[in-house]
Amino acid sequence: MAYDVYSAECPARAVLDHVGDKWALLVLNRLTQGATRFNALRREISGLSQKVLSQVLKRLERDGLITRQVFATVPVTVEYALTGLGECLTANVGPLLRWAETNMDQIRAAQAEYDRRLAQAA
Amino acid sequence: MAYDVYSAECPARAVLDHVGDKWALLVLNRLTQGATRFNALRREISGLSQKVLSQVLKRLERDGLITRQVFATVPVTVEYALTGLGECLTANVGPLLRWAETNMDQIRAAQAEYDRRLAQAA
DNA sequence: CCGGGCAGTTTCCCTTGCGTAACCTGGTGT
DNA sequence: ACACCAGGTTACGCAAGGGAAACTGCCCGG
Repeated sequence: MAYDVYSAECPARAVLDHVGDKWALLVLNRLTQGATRFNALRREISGLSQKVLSQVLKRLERDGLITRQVFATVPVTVEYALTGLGECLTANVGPLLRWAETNMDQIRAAQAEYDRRLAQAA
Repeated sequence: MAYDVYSAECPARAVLDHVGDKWALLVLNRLTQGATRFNALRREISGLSQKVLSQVLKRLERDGLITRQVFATVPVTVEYALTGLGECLTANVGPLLRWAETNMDQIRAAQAEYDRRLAQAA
């Protein structure tokens, strides 16, 4: 293995900074359902502001994970879609999100238990 | 599916906040190699400060993803290990890190290409 | 007695993330 | 002429993130 994520100098750390981004994960995952327009993404991912969305999209495009295609419709529409590289990444992201949805209850229970014990100790 | 990560109100978003954390991902992944002591983690994950490590560990413990076991040795040693829930999560995290290490080169190339075009346009 | 290792906690402080909201461009309906 | 759509960019400002480094407490070896 040429790279080692445990090393601070490893460029893979930079990738991790992008992947370890809540919004990026959600955007990427949403794009697995097909090419999507800017405002559609904004509407569907609740809590995501215009500014942050445009930043995230720019970063993902720069990383070669998504493509930005402009259509000369009226008004102009812009579609974002996964590249091959992006698809290959989302194959790994999807399970993570599904895990989060599936194991929510156990985590909330663990948190409640932890907080209870902490309160008791104090 | 009871939960929907696209909704801002979904508690799974909270989980995503933890999962979408560079340091947490690295710590979790390191623990798949077995129980590890505090300073061992700190040394092995370069760039990770004491403060951040202790914060991350506390959060992961609260989430029920890792256990903290104190041994009455001299000096006292503390071992962190994955719980069943944690193991099940890392099963999804590992591929992500491996993906980052594997596809680094393609991403760097994409970034260089993007920056080149940007410079040309300006 | 001093330094050093373990396992943290705390303080300081600077950078960044991100929500809010206004503004911009360009074309279209009314 | 005016407002409105899409798709952004920019300015503002707070609050959280996280690095550096000092401090605690305990015990060991030299």
